[in-house]
Amino acid sequence: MSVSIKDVAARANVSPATVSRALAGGQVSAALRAKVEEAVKATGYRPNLSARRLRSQESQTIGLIVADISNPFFTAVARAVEDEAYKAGLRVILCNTDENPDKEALYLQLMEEERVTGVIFAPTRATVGKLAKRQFNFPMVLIDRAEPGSGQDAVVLDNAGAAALLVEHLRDRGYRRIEGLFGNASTTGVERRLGYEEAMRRFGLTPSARFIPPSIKAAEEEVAGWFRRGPAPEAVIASNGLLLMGVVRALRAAGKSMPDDLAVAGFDNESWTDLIGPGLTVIEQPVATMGRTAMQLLLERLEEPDAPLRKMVLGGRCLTRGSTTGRERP
Amino acid sequence: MSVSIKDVAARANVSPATVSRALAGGQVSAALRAKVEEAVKATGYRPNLSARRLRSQESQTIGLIVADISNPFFTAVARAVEDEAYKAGLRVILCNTDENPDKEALYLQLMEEERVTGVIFAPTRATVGKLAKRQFNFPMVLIDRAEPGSGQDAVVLDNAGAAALLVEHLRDRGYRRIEGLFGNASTTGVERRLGYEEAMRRFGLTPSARFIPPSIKAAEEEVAGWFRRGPAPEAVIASNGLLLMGVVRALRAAGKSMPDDLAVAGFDNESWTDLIGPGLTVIEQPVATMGRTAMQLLLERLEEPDAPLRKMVLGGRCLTRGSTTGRERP
DNA sequence: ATGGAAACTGAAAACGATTTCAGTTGGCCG
DNA sequence: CGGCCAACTGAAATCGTTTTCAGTTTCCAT
Repeated sequence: MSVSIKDVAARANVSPATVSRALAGGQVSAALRAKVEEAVKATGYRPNLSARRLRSQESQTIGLIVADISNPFFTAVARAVEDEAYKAGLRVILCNTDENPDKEALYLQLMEEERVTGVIFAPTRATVGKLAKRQFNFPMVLIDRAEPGSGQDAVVLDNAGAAALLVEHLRDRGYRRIEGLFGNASTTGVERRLGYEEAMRRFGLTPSARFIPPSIKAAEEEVAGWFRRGPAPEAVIASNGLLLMGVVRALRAAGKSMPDDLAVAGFDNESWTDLIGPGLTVIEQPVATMGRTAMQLLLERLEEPDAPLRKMVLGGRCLTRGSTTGRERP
Repeated sequence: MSVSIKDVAARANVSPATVSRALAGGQVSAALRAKVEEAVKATGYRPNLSARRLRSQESQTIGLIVADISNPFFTAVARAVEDEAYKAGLRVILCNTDENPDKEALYLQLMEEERVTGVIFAPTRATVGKLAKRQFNFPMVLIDRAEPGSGQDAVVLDNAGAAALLVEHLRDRGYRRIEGLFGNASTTGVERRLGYEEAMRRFGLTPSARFIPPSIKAAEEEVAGWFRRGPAPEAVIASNGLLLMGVVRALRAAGKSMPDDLAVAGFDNESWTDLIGPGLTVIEQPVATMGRTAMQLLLERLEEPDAPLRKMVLGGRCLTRGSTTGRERP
C-alpha cells in the first residue's frame, strides 16, 4: 500500500539499510546519498513512525493530562508545553479528565500502552495520593497540583502565599468580612484555603471558607444565595478563574456592583478580568513559565532518572484593580 | 525490558497467538481466557500500541491542526473533537500553526508519517488553495475555513450570512457609518467581509472594511487610531473574538463607552462578552456542533472513501446585547 | 462407530523501520 | 607489491503485535 523503505531502496538500487543510514545522516558516500534522496522524492516516501518506534523503543511522545483544556489556565499551560515539546522533537497527546478519577486512570493506562517518553499531569485530589503507590513505565511531572508524598517531580504555584497576598491586600483596603470560595477537586483549592485561613487569623480576622465544585455555576449559585438570604460578606476571594467568573455573573444577575456591594478578588489573570467593570484584582500565575518548566523538568528527568525529586514552587503576582478599591470605614 | 505478549504467553503456557485472541475477544475457550487474564494481571502486561499499529496498519489516531488552541473558538472546537474522537476509540494529536504556512506544511507531513487515520484542519488562506493539488494518505475535513476548490469535506459557518445579520441589526438600530474589521489570515475573514459589504450595499450604505492581522493588538491599534485621528465610525463589526477584544481594549484605553461613543458587534460568543459593560452583541457560532460534525464527517468518509464531497454550512445566531442598543437619530 | 463440521490452538509470516555484524572495496604505507 | 586500516555497503535479526494457515480436538448426527 504505502511506500516503504524497501521501495526507496529498490528504486535507488541500494539496500534498505543504506537508505536508513542516508536519511539518518550516517556514514554514506555522497553519491549514494544523492541517489537515495532522489529516490525518496520520486517515490514520495514518508518514514513510518510506528515502525521506527517499535524498533527503536522510543516513542518521542509525551502525554499531557489536564482537567479541561477549555479552562484558560490549562490552555495557556498546554500551549507552552506543546511549544517546548515540539521544539524538542516530541509529540504531545492531550487528554481531558474533567476532574474524573476514572478518566485519569484510563488515560494513565493509555500512556503506558503508548509507551510515552513521559507525562505531564494535573491530577485531582483523589488521584494524587495514589500516585506514589503505583509504578509507571515513564517519568511524570505534576503540574499545578501536587502533594508532599506523591513521589513525582512537580511545578506548582505558591498557593498559600498567593492566597495570603489577596487577604493582605483586602485587609489593607479596609475589608474585614472576607469570604473564601475554593475548588474542591484539586490540591490547589486546599492549599489556597489554608493560606487564606492562616492569613486571616494572623490579622485577627475570622476565616469563613466554602469548598465547592470548580465550576462557574457552583460559584454563581453560592453568591446568589448570599444576596437572596443575606448577609453578604464585604469581600470574596475566588480560588480560580471559573469561580471568579461565577462570582461576577452572580453580581450582575443580582444587579450588584463592585466593589461597593462586594469586593472581588481571585486567581488567574484571564484576558477579560481587566475589562469587567472596574477591573478585577487577581493573582497572576506564571502560566507559560509553569508549562515550560514542567517540560524542562521532564527532559532533565529523562537524562538523569535517578536525580533527587524536585518540586518547583513559583510565586504569583497580585494585580490590584478596581474591584477592591477600598472601603470607607464606618 | 518491558513485558511483552510472549511473557504473558509463557506464564499462561499458551502461544502468543492465543493471548492476542483472548484479549481481542476472539474464539478462545473460557478456561484459557481466564488463564491469560490471570497472567496479564500477574505480569502487568500492557499492549504495545506501536507494534499493534505497525502490524494492523491502522493508527487509530487523528490529527487536529488549528491556528492556536489558546483562541477560545478553537479551544471549544478542539474539546468537542476530542470528546468524539475518544468516544470512537481514536487518539488526537493536536498541532498549533499560529497561522504560519510553514508550520502547516510541517504538521501535514508529520501526519503522513504518523499514518493518521484522518485529519481535521483549519488552514490559512495561503494553504487552503494548495490542498487540492496535493494527495494525502489520509482523508481530511476542513473546519471553520474552506474554499470552493479545496477538494475536501468541510464544516463551516455561514459567514456571509452571519455578517449580514450583524449589519442588518445595526442598521435597524439606526447606525449608518458601520466599519468592518476582518482578519486577513483565514477565508472566514474574506467571506465575512463579502457578506458585510453585500449587506451594506443592499441597505444603501457605504461599506468600509479593513483587513488586519487576527490579533488583539492589531485591532486595538486600528481603533485607537480612529479616536486619535478621527473621525470614528458610529459602529464597528469585528470578525472574530480576538479583534473584538482588541476593540473593547481600545475603547477602554481611550475612555470611550459603548454604545454611545461606538457601537460594537462581533463574532464569537466568548464567556466574557456578556459581562463587558452593557454586554456585547455577537454572533454565536455553534462551536461544539462544528467539532462534532467534523468528526462525524471524517468517520463517514472513512467508511465510504468514494462518497461525494460534502460541505456542511451551519448558521450563526445573533445575540443582541447592550453594545448596540440603538442611536437617537439627529 | 464414523464422518464431518465446528471449535479451538499454535507455528510462522507478516508490518517497516534500525542496527549489528560481516563482508567488500579502496587507499596508503612500508 | 603486500598488508592493513578505514570507509562503505548489504544481509539478516530484531522490535511486539496480529493474522493466516494448518492442525488438533470435540461434538453431534447418522
